[in-house]
Amino acid sequence: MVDRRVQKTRKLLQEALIELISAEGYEAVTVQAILDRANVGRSTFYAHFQDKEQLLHSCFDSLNALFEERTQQLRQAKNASEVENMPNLSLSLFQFAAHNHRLFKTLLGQRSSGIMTKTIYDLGFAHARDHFQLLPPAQYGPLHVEIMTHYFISALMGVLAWWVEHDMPCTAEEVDRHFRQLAIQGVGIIWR
Amino acid sequence: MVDRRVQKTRKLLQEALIELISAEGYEAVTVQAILDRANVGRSTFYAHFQDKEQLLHSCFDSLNALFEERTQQLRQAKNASEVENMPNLSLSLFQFAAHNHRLFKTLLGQRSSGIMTKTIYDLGFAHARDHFQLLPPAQYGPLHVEIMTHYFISALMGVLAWWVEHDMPCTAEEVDRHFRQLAIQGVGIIWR
Amino acid sequence: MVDRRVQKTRKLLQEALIELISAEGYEAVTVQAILDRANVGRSTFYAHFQDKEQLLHSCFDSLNALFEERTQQLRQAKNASEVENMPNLSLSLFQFAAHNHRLFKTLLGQRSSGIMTKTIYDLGFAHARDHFQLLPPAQYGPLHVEIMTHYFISALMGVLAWWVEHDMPCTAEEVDRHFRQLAIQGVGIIWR
Amino acid sequence: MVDRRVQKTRKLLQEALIELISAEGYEAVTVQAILDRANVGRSTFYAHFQDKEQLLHSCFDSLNALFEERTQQLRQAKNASEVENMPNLSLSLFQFAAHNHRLFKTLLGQRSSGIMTKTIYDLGFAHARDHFQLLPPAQYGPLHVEIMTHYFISALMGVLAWWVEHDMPCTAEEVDRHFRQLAIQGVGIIWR
DNA sequence: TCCTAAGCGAGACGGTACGTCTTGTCTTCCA
DNA sequence: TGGAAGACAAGACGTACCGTCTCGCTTAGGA
Repeated sequence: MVDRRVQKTRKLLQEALIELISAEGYEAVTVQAILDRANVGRSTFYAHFQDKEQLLHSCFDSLNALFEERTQQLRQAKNASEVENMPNLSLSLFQFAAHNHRLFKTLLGQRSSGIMTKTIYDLGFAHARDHFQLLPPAQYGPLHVEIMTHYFISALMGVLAWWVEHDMPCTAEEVDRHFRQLAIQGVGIIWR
Repeated sequence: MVDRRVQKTRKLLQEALIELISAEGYEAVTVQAILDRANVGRSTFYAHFQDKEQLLHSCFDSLNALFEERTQQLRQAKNASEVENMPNLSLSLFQFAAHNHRLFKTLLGQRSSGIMTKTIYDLGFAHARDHFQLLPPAQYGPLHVEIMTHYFISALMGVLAWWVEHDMPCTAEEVDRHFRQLAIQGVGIIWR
Repeated sequence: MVDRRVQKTRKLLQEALIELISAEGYEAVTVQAILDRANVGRSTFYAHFQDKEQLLHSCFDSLNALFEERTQQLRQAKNASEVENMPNLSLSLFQFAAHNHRLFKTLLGQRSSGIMTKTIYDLGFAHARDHFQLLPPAQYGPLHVEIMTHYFISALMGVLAWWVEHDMPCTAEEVDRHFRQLAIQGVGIIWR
Repeated sequence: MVDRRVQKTRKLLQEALIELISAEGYEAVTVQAILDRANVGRSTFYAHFQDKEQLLHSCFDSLNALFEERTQQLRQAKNASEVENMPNLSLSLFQFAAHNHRLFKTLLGQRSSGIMTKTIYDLGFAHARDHFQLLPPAQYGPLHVEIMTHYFISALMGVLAWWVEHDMPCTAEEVDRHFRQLAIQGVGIIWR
C-alpha cells in the first residue's frame, strides 16, 4: 500500500505548479518556486518527478483516463451503430474541460506556452482516427481521411482553447452545438 | 546606410538558428551553439537581437509581409465582391509554406515546441476576422462568428502543420482543395 | 543496566565506520553507507550518536582510558622519583597502537584526513605537560617548556603515525628506542 | 598574456576563503559564502578552481616556491659543506610564516581542520630527506634516518603550528633558537 | 594614403536554475 | 515496544546558460 504522505506530496506539488503557471506562465516557473509554494523539499520533488515537465503531465492523468475509457468502449463495440451511439467526443471533452476549468485554462492558454496542447491533440487524434476507422467506409481516400482527422481535431482543439481561455462564455452543450454545426455543415455560406 | 556586414551577420544567425532547431529542437538550442555555428561573437549576437526568441521571430519577416499585403488589399476593397475575389487565404498560405518549406517545417513541427504556432495563428486569426467582417452579414450571431473564426483558423493551421511536417505529400493546390471541401461542406457524412 | 542489543548496535556501527574509513577515507564515508554496512536503520543510528564524528570519537574510548589511568597515577605520585618510575609514555603509546593497529592506522593515516590526530595530540599534550610540571624544575623558562612540550608530542605523534601507517616495520620496543634516543640526544651530529 | 581580471578574481577568491576559514573554520565555509564575500559569480569560481580545496591549495603557491628554491640550491650544491652553509630550513620557515602570519595561522590552526598540515608536512619531509641524504653518511641505519626525518619534521611542524596559533609570542629567531636547541641537544635532562 | 569610428571575435564575468547528494528529523509499520 | 524502512525539509554541490561587459583586431569611408 502506498504511503498517504506520498499522495499528499504529489497533490501539493501539482496544485502549486498549476497556480504558478497561471500566475507567471509555464516557462517562468522555477522548481524552487514550486517547492516554496508547496512547502516541499528539493529532494522530495525529484523523488516524485523527473522534472517540471513530468509533474505537468501527471496533472493530466484524469484526462488520460477519459480517453482510455472511450478507447475501451470503441474496442468493445461490435458494429458501427454502437460506435455511433457512443457519447459524443466533442461534448465529452467540453464537459470534462468545464469540470477542470482551472486546469484546462492554465494548460491550454497563453501562459502555458501551449505545452500541453500537443499532448491533448495527440490523445484526441489517436482517438478520432480509431473512431473514424470503425465507421462504414466512405468514398474518401486515405489521404482525405488523414487530412480530415487533422482538420477535425485541430478545429476542436482551437474551439476548446478559445472556450476555456475566455472562461466558458456559453455552456458546454452550446459550444458543442456550434462546433458540431460547423463540423457537419461546414463554414458554409460565408466562405467560398 | 546600413553596413553590409550587419545584414550578413543577421542572416548567418537566422540560418544557424533554423538549422539547429531542425537538428535538436528549439528548446535545446543554446545561444552558444548558434554563435559557434554562425561563427559570431557573443556580444555581436546581443547587439543584433535581444535573445533567442527575437532572432526566431525575425525569421518570419517575410510571412508578416504576406499578411500585411493581404490586409492592405482588404482595406482597399470597396465591396464584398472584391473581397471575395481576393486570392484565397488558405491557398496563399499553402503556397507560401511550400516556398519556405524548411522554415515552416522547422517552426511548425515537433522540434519547434510549437513556438511559432501561436504567432502564425494570431496573424491568420486577425486576417480571417477582418475578412469575415467584410462579407455580407449572415444570420449568425457574434458568438457563432467568433467560434467559427477560431474553428476555421485552427483547422487551417492543423492541416498546414500536418502537410509541412510530412514534407508536402501532395501539392499545395491539392491540399487546399481537400481543406476547402472540408471547410465548406463539413466533415459531413461520417460525423454525427 | 544497559541492553545488550544497544552495545551490539554501537559495536556494529563502530566497526562499519572503521572499515569504511580505511576503504574510502573519512570524508567520503556517508551515514547511509555506514547504515547499509551495519544493517542498521537510520533512526537507530541517530538514537545512538549525534553524527558521524561522534561515532568516530566513540571508537577511542579505550585510548581515553589509557590516558586517564596514567593521569591518575601522576596525581597519586608523591614525588618526582615516583613520576620518573612510571611506565614510559612513548612506549605505552606504541604498544597500545600495536594492539589496536587497524584502528590507529585508519585514524592516524592518510585516509582519515587526520581527523583524530588533534584529539590524540591534545590528550598526549595535556599528559606531557602534567608530567613535566611534576619533574624537578630545570633551568628552562616557561616559554622553553611550552615549546619543548609541543616539540616532544609533535615528534612522538609524527613517529607514531609513520610507524602505524607503514604497518609497524619494527617492534614497539625498537621504535621507542629510536624515538627516545632522538628525544634525549637530539638529532645530533647531522643537523647543525 | 593573462587577463588582469583573471589575476584579480583569483586574489579576491583566495582572500575571501582565508577570511572565512578564520571566521568559521574550513569545513563550515560554503562555496556560496566565498562567492558572496568575493563578489564573484558561481561559474567564475569554477572556471578558476575545481573546488574549495583547490582554491585553498592555490593559496600556498608562494610556499611551494620557497621549497622549490631551496631544492634548486640543494641540487646545485657540490659538496656537503655547501649544503651545510645553506640558510637554515627551520629559520626560513619561521620567517616565511611570520611574513604570512594570517595565512599560516588560518591554515595550520584549529579552524582549518589541519587541512594544509599534511601538505606542508610533505613538502618539508621531502626537502629534509633530500637534505639529509647529501650530508656525510652517519653511523645510523636507513630505518633510523627515516624515523629521524619524521621525528624532525613533525617536531618542526608542531612548534611552527603552536607559534603561529599563539600569534608569535617571540621572534622567528628566538623560536628557531629554541627549536634547534631541542633538535640538536635533545629534550635532554628532563626526559629519561 | 592615412585615420578614425564602427563592427566584430573572443571570452571573462555575475547571476540564476538545474538535478544530485547527504544530512538529521519524523512517521509508519512490523516482529 | 524497539528498531528497520524510508519519506521528508533543508540546503550545498558542480554544471550549464544567460545577458553584460571589456578587450583588441579588422575594416571600411571620409579626410
